Amino acid sequence: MPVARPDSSGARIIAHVDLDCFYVQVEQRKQPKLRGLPTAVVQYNEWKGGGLIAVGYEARNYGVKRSMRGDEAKEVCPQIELVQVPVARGKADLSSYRNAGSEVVSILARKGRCERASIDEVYLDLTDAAEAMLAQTPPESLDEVDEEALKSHILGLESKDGNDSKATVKEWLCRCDADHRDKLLACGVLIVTELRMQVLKETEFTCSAGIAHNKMLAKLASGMNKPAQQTTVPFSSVKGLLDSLPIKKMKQLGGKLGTSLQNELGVTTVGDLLKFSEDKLQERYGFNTGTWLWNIARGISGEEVQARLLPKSHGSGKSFPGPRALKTVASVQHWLNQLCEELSERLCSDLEQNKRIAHTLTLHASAFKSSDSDSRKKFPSKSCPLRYGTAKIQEDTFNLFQAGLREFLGSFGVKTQGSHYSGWRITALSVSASKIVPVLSGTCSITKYFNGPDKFGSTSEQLPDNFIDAAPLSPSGSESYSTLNSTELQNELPGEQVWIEHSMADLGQLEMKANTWNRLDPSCSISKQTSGQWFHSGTESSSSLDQNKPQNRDDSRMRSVPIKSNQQEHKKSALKDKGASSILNFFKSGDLSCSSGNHDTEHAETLLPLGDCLSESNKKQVNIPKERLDNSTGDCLSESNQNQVNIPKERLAEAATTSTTTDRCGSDQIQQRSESWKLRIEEIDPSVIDELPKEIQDEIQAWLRPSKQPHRVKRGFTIADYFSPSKNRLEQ
DNA sequence: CTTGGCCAGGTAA
DNA sequence: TTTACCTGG
Ligand SMILES: Nc1ccn([C@H]2C[C@H](O)[C@@H](COP(=O)(O)OP(=O)(O)OP(=O)(O)O)O2)c(=O)n1
Repeated sequence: MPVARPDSSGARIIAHVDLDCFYVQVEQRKQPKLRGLPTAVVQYNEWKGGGLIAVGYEARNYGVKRSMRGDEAKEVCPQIELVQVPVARGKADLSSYRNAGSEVVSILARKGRCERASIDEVYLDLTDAAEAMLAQTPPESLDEVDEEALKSHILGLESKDGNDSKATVKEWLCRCDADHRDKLLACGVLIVTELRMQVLKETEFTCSAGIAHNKMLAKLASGMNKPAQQTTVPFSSVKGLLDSLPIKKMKQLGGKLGTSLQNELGVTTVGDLLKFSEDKLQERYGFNTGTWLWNIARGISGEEVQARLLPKSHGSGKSFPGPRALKTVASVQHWLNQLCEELSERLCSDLEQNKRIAHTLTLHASAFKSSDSDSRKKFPSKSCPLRYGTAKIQEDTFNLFQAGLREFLGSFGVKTQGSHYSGWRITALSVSASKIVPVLSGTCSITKYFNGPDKFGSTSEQLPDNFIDAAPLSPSGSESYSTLNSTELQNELPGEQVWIEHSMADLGQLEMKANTWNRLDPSCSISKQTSGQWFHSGTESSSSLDQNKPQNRDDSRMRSVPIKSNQQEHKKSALKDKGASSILNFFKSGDLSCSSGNHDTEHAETLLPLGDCLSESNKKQVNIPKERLDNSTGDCLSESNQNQVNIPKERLAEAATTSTTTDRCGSDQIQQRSESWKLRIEEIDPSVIDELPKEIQDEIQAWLRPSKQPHRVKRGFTIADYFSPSKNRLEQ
């Protein structure tokens, strides 16, 4: 359910950017002869020509629709070019699209806080950039406006033929008697024009964009004029827009909730919602959703653009429809192994390129019972701590499946296990990795100790942007914004036969640089090659706390609800996941043993396929600009701050003085990094701590102290916890 | 279950 | 916390 959040006061400038028929563009770039031809991307063309998942604009003119079969598309448009989704391990492989999406994100993140909303969409908070432009080079001062910007659409701007003429647009953009909001919006239009041109120049992809004062309106705007166009929604045209907007067109109302609004309340347009009181909406749809509905009817949406460039989870799945449903444990295991291989590969890339580790492994399956016809029981999802290494993931996943199967079958159906008549059918399997956090960061003494005293000077290497700045696309091509220099790594891989050694070298970079690890485990011999790049300064963490602050731009019209804090969850997960997913245990466990040989080589097969990840050549390099996140506004969300026990206070103070000159990384990354501190600390074997210098022991104790305090405030509460007496009664 | 597949993010209990 | 469900690309 949507949750209302405080709207900002002083107008924000928010953009939503959406690539046009994205997968089709990716395939047309790969195969330029397809440009201009009616084209669609299809997966699995064996059966009825496969299913379309993306349709180019030329083909749309023939009535070709997504979710048509390839055969249907051919009927409607015989000359259509159908490009198949790549297949690997017997399943669709979406990596080329993920990588292309990353290219775009790295460009769009240049002018303000950027949130990856999907594989081909981002939100941008351009408020600061727009304010800066307005102060320095306001549109009204320009002699000439870029031709491309003049093609913008300004909702509500009356012009002949319903077509915004360039002269009219220029006049609107450069009006000196416009109010502040509209002037900022005009700046946003110019900035987004530049960004879109840059995307086209660097990636050959066209995109469409919406520019407005919040995410909801920006998203609506981006869809108004496609492809390769942009639209802005001035404040003055919001009411008119929502009054006539069909309720189901609003994000989050395209499903059951929207249908219920239509059927139960007789609502047809978003504007119709204005007729209902907040109480009434809450009564019917719950507290949070009621408030959210009340707000969106008025064009109010205070949701912040989250600074997050990377996905929060990775998943790999496959369905087995109809006659292909899996009937035996062996076939299930085979497919789970394939899915786990892919997942492990992607986790490996994420680790290498983004220095992130996932902590939770989850198995989802769909099943039915062939015997007892309509037992409506669902196959239960199961999760467990994630242990790195393909074989570990496969083993753990299979155990999750077996646990789920036992539960699914319940007390009966057990008799026929080995035979053909298993009594159950699996129609879908998927395995995913979540709770992904950056591996250690910071400039504390423990880090310096591990790094050696001389590694970091005052260069940009220790600045926060180091984490995601200047990122080459990874050699494996997976999503990455890290600093890891891929060409260096490739140079480390002269021949195939040494890939295991080099994998081990790469693994050695995990968490501890080589000499660090040697201190903790003398049996391990590791290359020091790129170790200096593993650690990041503490100022990045602290300074970017800034981004979590509400911007004191609250809209007084807005009805707000308490915001749930996630900090508590982070603490708990840090405590609970202790063990299996720890990097230290990761190294200590046999399957990722170091090369110097104490460990059995039977584990070789379980090594992460880092060699594979590195084997492909790097084609393009796209950098993230240094000024990327320079637009944060000051202090930190009180909610976050109060539970942000992981970062020592003195470093917060230190950061406050340096934050204006340093680049910032995303607040989500900050949060995650803070958690990773905690994980590190709590996962470190006490006996290891004892061997460290006194200075470091003290620091560790200092870190641990706040997290061991009892909760000061009840956080992480839900609205129900807070307001529902029935729930409390239930618990007695 | 009986072919729209393969994801990803979010809320609620 | 994990799990179910919803919504979207
Ligand atoms: N049910 C869906 C919807 C989308 N996609 C993929 C393919 C699309 O190319 C990409 C982006 O989705 P969009 O909804 O943005 O649609 P397109 O980019 O294809 O077209 P448009 O130009 O209308 O945005 O996500 C998918 O695999 N399955």
